[in-house]
Amino acid sequence: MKITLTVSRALADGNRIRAVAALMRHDELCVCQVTELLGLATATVSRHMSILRDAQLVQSRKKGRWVYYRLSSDLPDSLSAWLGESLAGSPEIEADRSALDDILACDPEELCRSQRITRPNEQPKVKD
Amino acid sequence: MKITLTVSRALADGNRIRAVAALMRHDELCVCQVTELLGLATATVSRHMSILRDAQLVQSRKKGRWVYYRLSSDLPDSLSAWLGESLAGSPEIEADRSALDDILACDPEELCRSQRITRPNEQPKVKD
DNA sequence: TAGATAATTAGCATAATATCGAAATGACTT
DNA sequence: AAGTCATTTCGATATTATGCTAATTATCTA
Repeated sequence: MKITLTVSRALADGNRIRAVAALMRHDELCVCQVTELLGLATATVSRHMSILRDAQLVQSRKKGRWVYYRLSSDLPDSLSAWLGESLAGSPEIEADRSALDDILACDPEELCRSQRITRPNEQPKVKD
Repeated sequence: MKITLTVSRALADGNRIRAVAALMRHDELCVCQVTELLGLATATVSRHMSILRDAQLVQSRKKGRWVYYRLSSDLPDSLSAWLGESLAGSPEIEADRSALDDILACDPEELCRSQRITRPNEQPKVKD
C-alpha cells in the first residue's frame, strides 16, 4: 500500500499534477522552466519536484547548474494511461500547454535571469 | 484537472485506500463492516466513504438502516488496473483480506451490536 | 580563488485534513 | 407514536501540507 499511497499523495496537488502533465508532453524540463510555468517560488517548485521524485513518478538529471526532470522510465502504463485519460480536455492543462510553448521558446538562461529580476532576492547579503 | 485532483486526493489516505481495496474483492460492504475493518469511529468511516463517493470512486445504496458501498460502475479501467497492480502483494491489504473474511462471517447485526458495546456511546442522553 | 548562479534545504506562518464525541437524521419495530 | 438503531452531520482539536524567505550546496566562470 505504501507505493499506492505515496503516489496518490504526490498527485494530490494541482501544481504537481500540472508539472507531471507538462512532462507528459515534453521529454525534459528544467526546474526554472517548471517554475515559470507554475508561477511559484523556485524553492517551492523544487520541493514539489522532489515529492514527485520520491514517489518515483519522475527522475532527475543534473547537467551543470541545471537540473532536468523527466517522467520516470518505469512509470506504470496503467497509471500514465489514467493520467492521460483523466487530464484530457482539462482547461488548465490546455492553457499550460501553450504557456509551455512560449517558455520553451526562451533560452533557459534568459528565463532564470528574468526570474531573478522579477523576484528580486537581491539583498546585499552581508556576511556577518 | 479537477477529476484527476479529486481522485488523487481521495486516494491520498491509507484508510481510504484500504476501503477501496476491500471493495475490489467484495462486491458490497456495509459501513459497519468497513468500520470494523479499519478500526475507526463510525463517523470517521462515514466521512471517508463520502469522500470516495464524491470522487466517483464508489457508489452507495441504502437498504433499510444500512448503507452499502460498492466500486463505482464507471471506474476507469486504467485506474482500477493501476490500483490492482500497485496494491498487489501489499502486506496491509493482505492482512485486511483475511480480516475481512472474519468480518463477513459475522452477521452484520451482530457486528453493529458489538460496535455499540465496545465503543459505548451510551450516555443517559437527557433531553434538556 | 572569488564571485555568480541554479537548485536544494531549513525554518516559519498559514491553510487544509483527519479524527473524535455529540447531536441530528432517516428508517425500522413495537 | 415512541423507541431503537445505523448512518450522517456538526464542532472542536491535532496533525499534515503548502507557500514564502533565508541560508546552504554545487557548479560554472572571470
